[in-house]
Amino acid sequence: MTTEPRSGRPRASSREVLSEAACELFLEQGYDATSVSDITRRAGVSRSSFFNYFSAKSDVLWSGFDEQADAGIALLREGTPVADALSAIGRGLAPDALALAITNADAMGIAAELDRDRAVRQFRLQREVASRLAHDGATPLAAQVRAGALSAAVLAAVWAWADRTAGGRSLADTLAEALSAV
Amino acid sequence: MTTEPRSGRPRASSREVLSEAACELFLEQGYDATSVSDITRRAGVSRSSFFNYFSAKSDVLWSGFDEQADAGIALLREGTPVADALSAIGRGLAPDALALAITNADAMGIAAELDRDRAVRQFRLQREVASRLAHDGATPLAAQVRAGALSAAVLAAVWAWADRTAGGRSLADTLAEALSAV
DNA sequence: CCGCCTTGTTGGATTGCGTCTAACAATACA
DNA sequence: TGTATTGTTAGACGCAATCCAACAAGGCGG
Repeated sequence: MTTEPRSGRPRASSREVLSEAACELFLEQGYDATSVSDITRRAGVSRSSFFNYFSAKSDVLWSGFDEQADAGIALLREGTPVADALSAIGRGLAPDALALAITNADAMGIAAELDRDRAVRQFRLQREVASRLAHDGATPLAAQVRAGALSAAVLAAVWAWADRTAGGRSLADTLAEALSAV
Repeated sequence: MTTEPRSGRPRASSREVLSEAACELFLEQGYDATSVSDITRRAGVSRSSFFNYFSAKSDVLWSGFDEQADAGIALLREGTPVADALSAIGRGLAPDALALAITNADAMGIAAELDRDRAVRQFRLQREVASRLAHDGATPLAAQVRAGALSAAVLAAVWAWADRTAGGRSLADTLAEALSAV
């Protein structure tokens, strides 16, 4: 996806490696008790490097989702129908650190943090969707409301999928159902 | 509202005083450039005291809204109809630090912070409303979606009201319109 | 083989939030 | 005049996040 550079020093780590190290530690010690230094120490890089990969400690769980959200938002801005763009977010999503954090939120002591970050992601989607709906002629207020429903549907579907206490339906199906509920 | 204690040292400040000091400084220097120490210095109390009044720097803008949200959530839990409980949030809201921050977001350099905090408040409402809707028999997914629309309506109405570039309609009217759009 | 460019890593310093604790101050009340 | 209660304060602490200058490691053209 992102173009590979032709020269320069090769990376000593990756988002995936750091993400896995972080998840292990979160399960062992909890989120709060795990410092960024802990994560980088286990991953074998320096603390400074962490912020070359993520912009914040909490982002370590969300980089997969954020990539898909970025793609979906790009589609939105290009004019793709709203429902299609939002479905695309779910299509590209794989079980990763986020899904693991959702199912093990209690063990990680991460519920509050997860709520906060989920809220931020949902609102980001809402803003983009509302902008699109308003551009398509909706009242500003109505656009916000409808966008609120749509973005809530996306995040709720992700949660239902990750935290599959009930039979493991696919994310695409769950997302389709959630969007159709709008 | 909250019962006054009969004994003990009287408070040396108040949320309002701190909130006003903070707003002044945010307008003068911007949000990021204003430290908690700056706020308490202007308000004439020590830095330690700040956290007796607010649990975080950003809460200095939201205490008015949070009070109303708490009241609305309490109504929700008591069984008040959802639309009534949400309308009540708007009924008790006065033009305060939050409204000022919304209209002067650029001058304060506070847009990102405001987005974050708005997202958190909206999601808190969404959770409570969804819980109520699910309790009333809705599918979990459908409850989340509808709650997403309703909570988005509340926050959108507050924004439209605070940022009254258009004719100054009352918050109650704006909120009623937003809720009816669901 | 040698400089050069580019990208990435590293350590160290800095700032400020948020937490905590122990000591102290001011009030009501018995 | 004590005593309980409530609030204030200074100080220290841990940690997230930013910034910077120095260094490392690759490709590439001479």
